[in-house]
Amino acid sequence: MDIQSIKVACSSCNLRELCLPMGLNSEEIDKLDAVISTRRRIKRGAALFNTGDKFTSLFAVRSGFFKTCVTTADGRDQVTGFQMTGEIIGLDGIVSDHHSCDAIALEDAEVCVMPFDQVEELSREFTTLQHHVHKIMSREIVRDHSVMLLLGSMRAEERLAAFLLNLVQRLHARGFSQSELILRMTREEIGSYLGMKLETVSRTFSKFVDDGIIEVKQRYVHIKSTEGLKQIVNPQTCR
Amino acid sequence: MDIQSIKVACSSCNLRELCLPMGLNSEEIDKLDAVISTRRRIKRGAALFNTGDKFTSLFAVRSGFFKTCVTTADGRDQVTGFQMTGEIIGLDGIVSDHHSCDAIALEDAEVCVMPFDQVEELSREFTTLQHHVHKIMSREIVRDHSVMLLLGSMRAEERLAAFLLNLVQRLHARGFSQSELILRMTREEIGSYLGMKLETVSRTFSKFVDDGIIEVKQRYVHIKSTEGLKQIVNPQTCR
DNA sequence: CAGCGCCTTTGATCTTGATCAAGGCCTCGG
DNA sequence: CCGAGGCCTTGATCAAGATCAAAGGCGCTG
Repeated sequence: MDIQSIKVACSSCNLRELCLPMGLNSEEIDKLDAVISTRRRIKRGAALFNTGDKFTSLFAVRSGFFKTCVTTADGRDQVTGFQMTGEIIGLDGIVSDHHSCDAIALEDAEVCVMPFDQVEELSREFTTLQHHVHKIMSREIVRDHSVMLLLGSMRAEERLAAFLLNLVQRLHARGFSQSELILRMTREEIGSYLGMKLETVSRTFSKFVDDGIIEVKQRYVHIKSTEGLKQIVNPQTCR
Repeated sequence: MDIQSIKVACSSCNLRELCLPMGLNSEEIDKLDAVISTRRRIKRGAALFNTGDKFTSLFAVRSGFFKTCVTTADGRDQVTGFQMTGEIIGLDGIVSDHHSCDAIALEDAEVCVMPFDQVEELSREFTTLQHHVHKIMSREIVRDHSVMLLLGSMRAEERLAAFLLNLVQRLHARGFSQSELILRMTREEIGSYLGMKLETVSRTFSKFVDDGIIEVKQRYVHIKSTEGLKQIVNPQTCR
C-alpha cells in the first residue's frame, strides 16, 4: 500500500496560499493540521482512486500532476480535468459516497489526505473554512461550465489555444514561467479533454508553430505570442 | 419588481422530497422555514439573474422551467443546463460573490429565495443540512462531468438520445409520464446545450421518428421505445 | 380573422475534423 | 549499445455535421 504515516502540517506548507487552508488564521490552521494527518504517494500511471471506490476523503495535490476521467459502459472515456499542485480532487464522490471518476497520476505525485467527515466537522466550527469549502466546489462548477462552453461552441484551434492559456496561467500562479511549460499529458489525453482526436491535436500544434505563435519540442512548449493565442480564442472582439 | 413577500413554508411544500430540505427532521424544517421567507415570480423569457449580478441567494425552482447559459466575449453562448421543479440554481455565484451565468425562465416560473449566508449559518447548526448542501454541489459537479462526456465523445444521435432519456427520467421522478413530454425549450436551445446546430437537432428528431423510436409534434414528444434510445446512447454494450 | 414573426423542417452543398495509414523519434530496459 | 514499444507527426481520404437557402406551420396580437 502507498499510504504513508508521515506527519504533515498545513502550518508549515508553502502551498498554504493555494490550497484548502487559504485565508484561515493560525488557530484554525492548527486545527486543520490535526485533520490532515497523512500524505499518500502515487506512482506515475497509478490511480489515486477509481470509479466506484468508496468516498472518504478529499485530496489536495502536494506535488505532481493528475487527470480525472469518466468512462462509459462501452469503454469510451473522457478526461474531465487536469489537476496540479494545490488543487483539490475528489469532490465528485460526496453525492453518492462513491467516486464517479478515476483520478490518475500523470507523474509521481504526493497528496494530502483530508477525511471528509472531519472537514465537515471543522467547517461547522469555523465559518472561514466552511465558506472556503463552498468556494472550492463552486469554483469547480464554474470551471466545468467553461469547459462545456469550450466543448460545445469552439473550434479545434480555439480549444487548444484556450487550453494552453489556461494551463500556463495556472502554472504562472504557482511561480512558473508565463511563456514556457512542459506538458505532463499525451496528445491523446489533451484530445480527450478537448473533444478532439490526437491527430487533430498534433496538427493544430503544428499549425500554431507554422504561424509563429508557439514553439514545440515534444512535451516542451514555448508560447511566443500570448496575444496570438488570445486572438484565436476570441476571433475579433472588435465590432 | 417581481419580489413577493409571500409567506412560504417548506414544511407544507409538496416538493420537500426533491428540494433542499430533503431528509431534514421537523425541527430542522421549522428553522429552514424561517430562512426561506420569500418567493419570487419570473415571467417567461425574464432573467432570474444575469452574469455579473451580485450573488446573495440560492434559488429552488418551485414551478416552471429554467435554462442557465454562459456567454463569451464575442457573443457566442452555451446553455449549461435546464432546471426543473425542485432543482437548485445559483451555485455558480458562490466562488466570486457574483454570478457567472444567466438564468432565464423558459416559462412563467416561481422560485424560493434562500439567502446563502443564512443557509451557511444553519448548515453549521445542522449536520444534515450541511451534508445535503454538499451533496447538491457535488451532484452538480458529477452532472457537469457527464455533460462533458456527452459533448466530448458522443455523436449527434447519441447526444440527443441521452438528452431525451435524461429529461424524461427527471420528469418521471416528479410524477410525470415515462414516455411523454413537452419540451420547454427551442431546438436552438437544445442544440446549444448539446453542442450542435438547430438544423441538426431537427434532422436528428426526424431520423428518430423515421426509425419509429419516437413521435414528435412540435414541442410534444412521445417516446415509443426507451430501449431504442438506450441502444443509441450505448452502441452495443455487448462484448 | 388576418398578418406577422418566430420556430421548425427539409434540401443542397461545403468544411472541419475523423479515420486510415505510414514512418520517425525518443526513451527505457536488456 | 541496441532493439522494442510508446508517442508523435504528417499525408490522403472520408463523413458527420455546419452552413446556406427556402418554405411551411403555429401562435400571438392588433
